[in-house]
Amino acid sequence: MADDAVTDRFRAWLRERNLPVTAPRMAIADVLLHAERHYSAEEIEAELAARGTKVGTATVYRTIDVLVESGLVVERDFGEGFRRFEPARDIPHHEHLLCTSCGRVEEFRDERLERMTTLVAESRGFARQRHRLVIYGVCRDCQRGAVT
Amino acid sequence: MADDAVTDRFRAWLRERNLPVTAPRMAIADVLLHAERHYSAEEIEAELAARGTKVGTATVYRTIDVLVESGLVVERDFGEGFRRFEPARDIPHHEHLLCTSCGRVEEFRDERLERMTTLVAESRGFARQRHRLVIYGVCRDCQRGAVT
DNA sequence: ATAAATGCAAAGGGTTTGCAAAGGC
DNA sequence: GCCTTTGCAAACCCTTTGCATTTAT
Repeated sequence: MADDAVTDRFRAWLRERNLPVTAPRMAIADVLLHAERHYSAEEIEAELAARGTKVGTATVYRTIDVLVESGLVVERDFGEGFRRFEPARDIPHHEHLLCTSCGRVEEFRDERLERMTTLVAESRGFARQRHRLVIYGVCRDCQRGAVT
Repeated sequence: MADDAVTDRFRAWLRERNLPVTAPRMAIADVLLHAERHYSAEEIEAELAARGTKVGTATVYRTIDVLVESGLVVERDFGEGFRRFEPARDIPHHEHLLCTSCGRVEEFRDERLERMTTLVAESRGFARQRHRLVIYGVCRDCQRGAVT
């Protein structure tokens, strides 16, 4: 299951650079590139362990670095004290909505935000590189008193 | 220099709760409540050391907690791997512009953002609590090739 | 006198690094 | 075979905690 379109792109990226295509690397890529949610490094390791593939923590972090460098994965920081990662989809940029009760993360886009941040940066003499917006709130389910 | 309007408010807050007004506490409050920039815990400790007042790291963190609890200081997370703190001014809410080259932080307000984030949250069924926007870029000085 | 704060050092969580062994090309 | 990656453990950074001692009230 580690040889479809997405993982192939990673394999190709490695090959182009004459970097070894190893089993741990592809296993990590398989998890992360197909992720439907935002994984932490620890969760990736746990997911692999659950699949019977044990990889060292250092390798997980080092492979994430490679994946980020390849542009196939992007890093997120929701202020939880650790980082999360998600596959870089075709969405040019999106913001996050985080439930402070259950931790669920939803995504949304807003074109205006892109323009606004560029304008604000320019008005201050900054060359804008990127921005990060996280809205914290309580999701519908948690408002109903469910979930932890 | 630790007995002006701001530090007095902290002193009063402590007294109301029968909490000891100690020298280390007031020294930390003096630095943080008059800060013109966003201090990290380490920087506060260094600033105090530079003033000849040595306080333990744990005390810095514990006092910051108290200051945050008092509402006189607010915590910021710019994704640097550590937290920064600033005095809670009268500004209801403001966003941050961070220079990725020299680390300088500028602030700005944008009323629209408040409304926008509320609308987005509601449209997803979230009860909005707060939001955090950081724009990353390179400041004018750093664009000129100066600074590190 | 009493309750709380201090300092130190040790522990903690997330992440990185050094190095010998393993593995891709 | 050469060069990179791996795994492990130790180191790292920021932050918290345990505990005996000092301090404010």
